[in-house]
Amino acid sequence: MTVTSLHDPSHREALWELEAAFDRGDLVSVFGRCTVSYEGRAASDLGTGDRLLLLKPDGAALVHTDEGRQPVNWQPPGSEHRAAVREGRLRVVSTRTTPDETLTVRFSDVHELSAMPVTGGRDLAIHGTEEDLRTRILERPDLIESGFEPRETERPSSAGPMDVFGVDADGNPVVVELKRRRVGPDAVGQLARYVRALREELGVDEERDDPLDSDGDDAAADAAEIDGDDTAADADAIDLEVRGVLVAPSITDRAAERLADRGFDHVALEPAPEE
Amino acid sequence: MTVTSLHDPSHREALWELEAAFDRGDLVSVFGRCTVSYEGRAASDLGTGDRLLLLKPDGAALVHTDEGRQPVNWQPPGSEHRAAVREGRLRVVSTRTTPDETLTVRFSDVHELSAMPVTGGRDLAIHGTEEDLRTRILERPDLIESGFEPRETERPSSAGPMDVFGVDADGNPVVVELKRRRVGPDAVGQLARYVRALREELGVDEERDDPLDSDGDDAAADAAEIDGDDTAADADAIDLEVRGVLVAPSITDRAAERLADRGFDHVALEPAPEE
DNA sequence: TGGTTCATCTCGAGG
DNA sequence: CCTCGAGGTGAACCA
Repeated sequence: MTVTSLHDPSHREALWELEAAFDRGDLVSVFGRCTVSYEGRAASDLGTGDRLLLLKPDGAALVHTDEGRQPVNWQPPGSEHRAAVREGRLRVVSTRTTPDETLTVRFSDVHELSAMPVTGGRDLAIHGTEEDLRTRILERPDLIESGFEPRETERPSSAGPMDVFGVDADGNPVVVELKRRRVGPDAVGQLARYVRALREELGVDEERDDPLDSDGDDAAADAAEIDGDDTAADADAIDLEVRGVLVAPSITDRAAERLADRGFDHVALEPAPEE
Repeated sequence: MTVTSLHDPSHREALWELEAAFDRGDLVSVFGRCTVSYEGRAASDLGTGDRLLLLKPDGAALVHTDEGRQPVNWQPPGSEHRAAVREGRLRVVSTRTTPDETLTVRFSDVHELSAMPVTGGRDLAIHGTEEDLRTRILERPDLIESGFEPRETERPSSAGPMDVFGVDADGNPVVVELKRRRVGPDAVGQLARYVRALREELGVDEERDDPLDSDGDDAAADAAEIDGDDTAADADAIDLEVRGVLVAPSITDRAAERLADRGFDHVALEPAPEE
């Protein structure tokens, strides 16, 4: 474990160490007084100030100030770092293509430069994700509703893959959209696209009336069908209906409105059982 | 400008310097062998490895490996950092509330610890944003279409503020949604919500048929009206129609389909004139 | 490569 | 505080 660190190096010294560190594949941190400019998907300029520049061996570059989780400027992994001394300043340039982007950091003073060999240990085990939520539902489908049977996950459709596809107790197709946390109206739109795609695919025309303008009376009909015994299922067998279920811990008021408009249901569920 | 740097400090030395740096409001970087665990909105664990921990005076904490633009673990600004020596390890804990989240980094070895006073220079001037796109359109409304007149920006609606609201040459209300880069179907959904909200607000029932199911014949009618001379505008004056225009450099095929379904238009435009 | 969606998204504005 | 939408979103996955 060899950490190289230079205090107030000259630009020449800093340049040497930078290039040596690039060759070693070290993670480099440069702290100093600098300006930053970016040109690519957008363009930006940042005036003089003391900032920390991180240069990763995978090509990522991060400029951090004293505030914020996000770097004030950056370059994505896959970029190429180069350094030079120009006009009395240490210039670090990070470039990449597709899209063409360039980040330029010009140091008038380097206060400290460190090179660190960062090895392994990148395997992060994370829990409480949307995937956990899906697993939970597949193991206990009754959490959606009594009689629900999952049939497929990531089922393809013309609107993209739906999270969970299944059937309810009456045999109606059910599209389930999963969200690991509280959601807004966008999630309802997403669910609606899947339902719509499936209706088209199955040839369910929903008697041509507007699913957007439906006031929930379809949902009421569903409830009646579910509550009623299946002996009543005479002509309904052909006239099946595609239902939409949004699973999320909670939803915003606007999302609830849109859900009701579409005649969809909300099931309150967390990615993991509450402790 | 006083940068403090410790090479292979003892845990006690590191602890002292950490707390002094917290008091000074310095940006602290700790490079060493550690494990990381997080518990909050989700939960995660990261095994032993050499990583760089950044602790910002605003409460942000970042754990970086040798790869990726993103920190492998982090804590947002507003958190509180604390350090202690426990069980022969240097333990750094960063906590915050709403939501309750805790990041714990346990160092078995500290290879290097630096404390840096990062001052000012956070004002980033960025160009090529959606705001630039709006400015460009307000200065040259004909870029949308001939005869377009912007009336309001950020016009409120029940679906949220629409980017630009105006009228076309025939007096039809036009909702313009701006995107600074290539967009997918979600943007069409957003535009549709604004148009729908405006139709409801203006009492334009669109003869009760489904805007989702419209196959673009409305758009054809529009074109006829625009192309035709206005002498033909007899009964149309009362029956005005709310139009939707999506402004973006380009759109995906699926987005184009959804645009056509709704009878909306796409205008190809960049945030800034191409050089 | 592009298309689509998730994310401990982050961040800022507005009610 | 919540809600909403932008972002140089980033990152994963799949066709």
